[in-house]
Amino acid sequence: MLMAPMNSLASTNSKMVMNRGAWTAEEDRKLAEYIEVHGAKRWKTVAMKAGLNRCGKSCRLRWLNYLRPNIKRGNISDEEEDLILRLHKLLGNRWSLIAGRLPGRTDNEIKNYWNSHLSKKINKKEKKPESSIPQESIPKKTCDTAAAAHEMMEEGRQGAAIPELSFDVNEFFDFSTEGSYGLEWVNKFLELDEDPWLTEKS
DNA sequence: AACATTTGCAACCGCGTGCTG
DNA sequence: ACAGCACGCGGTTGCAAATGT
Repeated sequence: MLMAPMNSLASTNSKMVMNRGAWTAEEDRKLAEYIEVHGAKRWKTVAMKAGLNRCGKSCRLRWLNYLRPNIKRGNISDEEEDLILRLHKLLGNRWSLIAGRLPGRTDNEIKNYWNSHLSKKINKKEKKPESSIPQESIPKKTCDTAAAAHEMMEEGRQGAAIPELSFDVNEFFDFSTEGSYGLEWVNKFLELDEDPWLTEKS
Protein backbone atom coordinates (compact mmCIF):
# COMPACT_ATOMS: atom_id res chain seq x y z
CA MET A 1 0.00 0.00 0.00
CA LEU A 2 1.58 3.22 -1.08
CA MET A 3 0.37 6.20 0.82
CA ALA A 4 0.47 9.53 -0.93
CA PRO A 5 2.67 11.93 0.97
CA MET A 6 0.51 14.24 2.94
CA ASN A 7 1.55 17.73 3.84
CA SER A 8 4.22 17.68 6.46
CA LEU A 9 2.87 18.23 9.88
CA ALA A 10 4.76 20.81 11.82
CA SER A 11 5.62 19.92 15.35
CA THR A 12 4.17 22.14 18.01
CA ASN A 13 7.54 22.40 19.66
CA SER A 14 7.96 26.07 20.37
CA LYS A 15 11.76 26.12 20.11
CA MET A 16 12.24 24.74 16.62
CA VAL A 17 9.46 23.89 14.25
CA MET A 18 10.48 20.61 12.64
CA ASN A 19 8.57 18.90 9.89
CA ARG A 20 7.10 15.61 10.92
CA GLY A 21 5.00 12.92 9.37
CA ALA A 22 5.17 11.70 5.81
CA TRP A 23 7.95 12.89 3.56
CA THR A 24 7.19 14.91 0.44
CA ALA A 25 8.76 14.22 -2.95
CA GLU A 26 10.63 17.50 -2.63
CA GLU A 27 12.15 16.50 0.70
CA ASP A 28 13.14 13.12 -0.73
CA ARG A 29 14.85 14.81 -3.65
CA LYS A 30 16.78 17.20 -1.39
CA LEU A 31 17.94 14.41 0.86
CA ALA A 32 18.96 12.10 -1.98
CA GLU A 33 20.84 14.89 -3.76
CA TYR A 34 22.71 15.88 -0.64
CA ILE A 35 23.71 12.32 0.21
CA GLU A 36 24.81 11.65 -3.33
CA VAL A 37 27.31 14.48 -3.04
CA HIS A 38 28.35 14.34 0.61
CA GLY A 39 27.58 10.81 1.70
CA ALA A 40 25.34 9.42 4.40
CA LYS A 41 26.96 10.38 7.66
CA ARG A 42 26.47 12.98 10.38
CA TRP A 43 22.72 12.99 10.01
CA LYS A 44 22.20 16.15 11.98
CA THR A 45 24.46 17.96 9.54
CA VAL A 46 22.78 16.28 6.59
CA ALA A 47 19.41 17.49 7.82
CA MET A 48 20.62 21.06 8.18
CA LYS A 49 22.77 21.34 5.07
CA ALA A 50 20.27 19.63 2.81
CA GLY A 51 17.82 22.34 3.78
CA LEU A 52 15.47 19.89 5.41
CA ASN A 53 13.47 21.01 8.37
CA ARG A 54 13.79 17.53 9.84
CA CYS A 55 15.75 15.97 12.62
CA GLY A 56 18.76 13.85 11.69
CA LYS A 57 17.10 10.75 12.94
CA SER A 58 14.20 11.22 10.58
CA CYS A 59 16.56 11.75 7.63
CA ARG A 60 18.51 8.62 8.48
CA LEU A 61 15.35 6.55 8.68
CA ARG A 62 14.04 7.90 5.40
CA TRP A 63 17.30 7.20 3.64
CA LEU A 64 17.75 3.70 5.02
CA ASN A 65 14.18 2.56 4.55
CA TYR A 66 13.18 4.28 1.35
CA LEU A 67 15.73 6.27 -0.60
CA ARG A 68 18.83 4.08 -0.39
CA PRO A 69 19.81 2.51 -3.72
CA ASN A 70 18.90 -1.13 -4.40
CA ILE A 71 15.99 -1.11 -1.99
CA LYS A 72 13.40 -3.75 -2.80
CA ARG A 73 9.89 -2.82 -1.83
CA GLY A 74 6.90 -5.08 -1.36
CA ASN A 75 6.32 -8.48 -2.98
CA ILE A 76 8.22 -10.57 -0.48
CA SER A 77 8.76 -13.87 -2.23
CA ASP A 78 8.03 -17.30 -0.77
CA GLU A 79 11.76 -17.89 -0.55
CA GLU A 80 12.28 -14.67 1.37
CA GLU A 81 9.33 -15.40 3.63
CA ASP A 82 10.70 -18.82 4.39
CA LEU A 83 14.07 -17.32 5.18
CA ILE A 84 12.51 -14.75 7.47
CA LEU A 85 10.65 -17.47 9.35
CA ARG A 86 13.79 -19.51 9.77
CA LEU A 87 15.97 -16.60 10.76
CA HIS A 88 13.36 -15.37 13.22
CA LYS A 89 13.22 -18.77 14.76
CA LEU A 90 16.97 -18.65 15.07
CA LEU A 91 17.49 -15.04 16.08
CA GLY A 92 14.23 -13.79 17.54
CA ASN A 93 13.28 -10.16 16.95
CA ARG A 94 16.71 -9.13 15.73
CA TRP A 95 15.34 -7.47 12.67
CA SER A 96 18.52 -5.82 11.51
CA LEU A 97 20.35 -9.14 11.53
CA ILE A 98 17.52 -10.78 9.65
CA ALA A 99 17.38 -7.93 7.15
CA GLY A 100 21.12 -8.26 6.67
CA ARG A 101 20.49 -11.68 5.15
CA LEU A 102 17.86 -10.39 2.75
CA PRO A 103 19.48 -8.18 0.13
CA GLY A 104 17.53 -5.00 -0.50
CA ARG A 105 15.22 -5.48 2.46
CA THR A 106 15.22 -3.19 5.46
CA ASP A 107 14.80 -4.08 9.09
CA ASN A 108 11.68 -1.93 9.22
CA GLU A 109 10.11 -3.77 6.32
CA ILE A 110 10.93 -7.17 7.78
CA LYS A 111 9.56 -6.11 11.15
CA ASN A 112 6.37 -4.78 9.60
CA TYR A 113 5.98 -7.89 7.48
CA TRP A 114 6.46 -10.06 10.51
CA ASN A 115 4.00 -8.14 12.64
CA SER A 116 1.30 -7.91 10.02
CA HIS A 117 1.63 -11.26 8.24
CA LEU A 118 3.88 -13.85 9.76
CA SER A 119 3.01 -13.49 13.43
CA LYS A 120 -0.62 -14.13 12.52
CA LYS A 121 0.33 -17.16 10.49
CA ILE A 122 2.27 -18.52 13.40
CA ASN A 123 -0.56 -17.88 15.83
CA LYS A 124 -2.85 -19.86 13.58
CA LYS A 125 -0.37 -22.71 13.49
CA GLU A 126 0.04 -22.69 17.23
CA LYS A 127 -3.68 -23.15 17.64
CA LYS A 128 -3.20 -26.44 15.80
CA PRO A 129 -0.89 -28.24 18.26
CA GLU A 130 -0.90 -31.49 16.31
CA SER A 131 1.09 -29.77 13.57
CA SER A 132 3.83 -28.64 15.88
CA ILE A 133 7.06 -30.47 16.53
CA PRO A 134 7.26 -32.13 19.94
CA GLN A 135 9.75 -30.34 22.16
CA GLU A 136 11.60 -33.54 23.04
CA SER A 137 12.52 -33.99 19.39
CA ILE A 138 14.62 -30.83 19.45
CA PRO A 139 18.24 -31.70 20.15
CA LYS A 140 19.84 -29.95 23.08
CA LYS A 141 23.11 -28.08 23.28
CA THR A 142 24.40 -28.76 19.83
CA CYS A 143 24.88 -26.54 16.85
CA ASP A 144 23.30 -29.14 14.59
CA THR A 145 20.01 -27.38 14.33
CA ALA A 146 18.77 -23.86 14.26
CA ALA A 147 16.43 -24.61 17.13
CA ALA A 148 19.29 -25.69 19.29
CA ALA A 149 21.31 -22.65 18.27
CA HIS A 150 18.38 -20.44 19.15
CA GLU A 151 18.02 -22.08 22.49
CA MET A 152 21.66 -21.52 23.21
CA MET A 153 21.41 -17.91 22.21
CA GLU A 154 18.48 -17.39 24.49
CA GLU A 155 20.49 -18.81 27.33
CA GLY A 156 23.46 -16.75 26.34
CA ARG A 157 21.39 -13.59 26.37
CA GLN A 158 20.23 -14.33 29.87
CA GLY A 159 23.83 -14.65 30.93
CA ALA A 160 23.66 -18.37 31.60
CA ALA A 161 26.84 -20.32 31.07
CA ILE A 162 26.78 -22.88 28.31
CA PRO A 163 29.00 -25.66 29.52
CA GLU A 164 29.81 -27.48 26.28
CA LEU A 165 30.69 -24.51 24.17
CA SER A 166 30.46 -20.78 24.32
CA PHE A 167 28.20 -19.35 21.64
CA ASP A 168 28.07 -15.68 20.89
CA VAL A 169 25.33 -14.78 18.47
CA ASN A 170 26.93 -11.46 17.65
CA GLU A 171 30.17 -13.13 16.74
CA PHE A 172 28.39 -15.92 14.97
CA PHE A 173 26.41 -13.46 12.91
CA ASP A 174 29.19 -11.00 12.30
CA PHE A 175 28.57 -10.13 8.65
CA SER A 176 31.07 -7.32 8.58
CA THR A 177 33.80 -9.46 7.11
CA GLU A 178 31.59 -11.12 4.60
CA GLY A 179 31.78 -9.79 1.08
CA SER A 180 28.68 -11.28 -0.42
CA TYR A 181 25.13 -10.77 0.64
CA GLY A 182 24.08 -13.91 -1.18
CA LEU A 183 21.66 -16.28 0.42
CA GLU A 184 23.55 -19.45 -0.35
CA TRP A 185 25.50 -19.84 2.86
CA VAL A 186 22.55 -19.21 5.14
CA ASN A 187 20.32 -21.44 3.09
CA LYS A 188 22.89 -24.18 3.44
CA PHE A 189 23.09 -23.55 7.16
CA LEU A 190 19.36 -23.57 7.54
CA GLU A 191 18.95 -26.72 5.50
CA LEU A 192 20.38 -28.43 8.53
CA ASP A 193 17.18 -27.57 10.28
CA GLU A 194 14.65 -28.84 7.81
CA ASP A 195 11.48 -28.22 9.68
CA PRO A 196 8.22 -29.46 8.21
CA TRP A 197 6.42 -26.88 10.30
CA LEU A 198 8.17 -24.15 8.36
CA THR A 199 8.32 -25.72 4.98
CA GLU A 200 4.64 -26.55 4.97
CA LYS A 201 2.96 -23.85 2.94
CA SER A 202 -0.36 -22.65 4.24
C1' DA B 1 -24.11 4.53 -0.21
C1' DA B 2 -22.60 5.27 4.40
C1' DC B 3 -20.41 4.05 8.25
C1' DA B 4 -17.36 0.99 11.15
C1' DT B 5 -13.60 -1.90 11.55
C1' DT B 6 -9.30 -3.90 10.14
C1' DT B 7 -5.01 -3.90 7.73
C1' DG B 8 -0.52 -2.41 6.25
C1' DC B 9 3.20 0.42 6.52
C1' DA B 10 5.80 4.86 7.18
C1' DA B 11 7.45 7.30 10.74
C1' DC B 12 8.36 8.34 15.57
C1' DC B 13 10.19 7.35 20.20
C1' DG B 14 13.13 5.76 23.81
C1' DC B 15 17.00 3.32 24.99
C1' DG B 16 21.61 1.27 24.65
C1' DT B 17 26.19 1.55 22.79
C1' DG B 18 30.35 3.45 20.97
C1' DC B 19 33.15 7.29 19.88
C1' DT B 20 35.36 11.68 20.79
C1' DG B 21 37.10 15.58 23.21
C1' DA C 1 36.96 9.05 34.10
C1' DC C 2 33.43 11.64 32.43
C1' DA C 3 29.99 14.11 29.51
C1' DG C 4 28.01 14.94 25.23
C1' DC C 5 26.99 13.49 20.78
C1' DA C 6 25.85 10.36 16.93
C1' DC C 7 24.18 6.23 15.55
C1' DG C 8 21.52 1.94 15.39
C1' DC C 9 17.99 -0.93 17.07
C1' DG C 10 13.40 -2.67 18.40
C1' DG C 11 8.85 -1.33 19.98
C1' DT C 12 5.01 1.47 19.15
C1' DT C 13 1.91 4.78 17.04
C1' DG C 14 -0.82 7.24 13.51
C1' DC C 15 -3.26 7.25 9.57
C1' DA C 16 -4.74 6.17 4.67
C1' DA C 17 -6.54 2.39 2.22
C1' DA C 18 -9.06 -1.74 2.10
C1' DT C 19 -12.63 -4.52 3.63
C1' DG C 20 -16.82 -5.71 6.05
C1' DT C 21 -21.58 -4.74 7.59
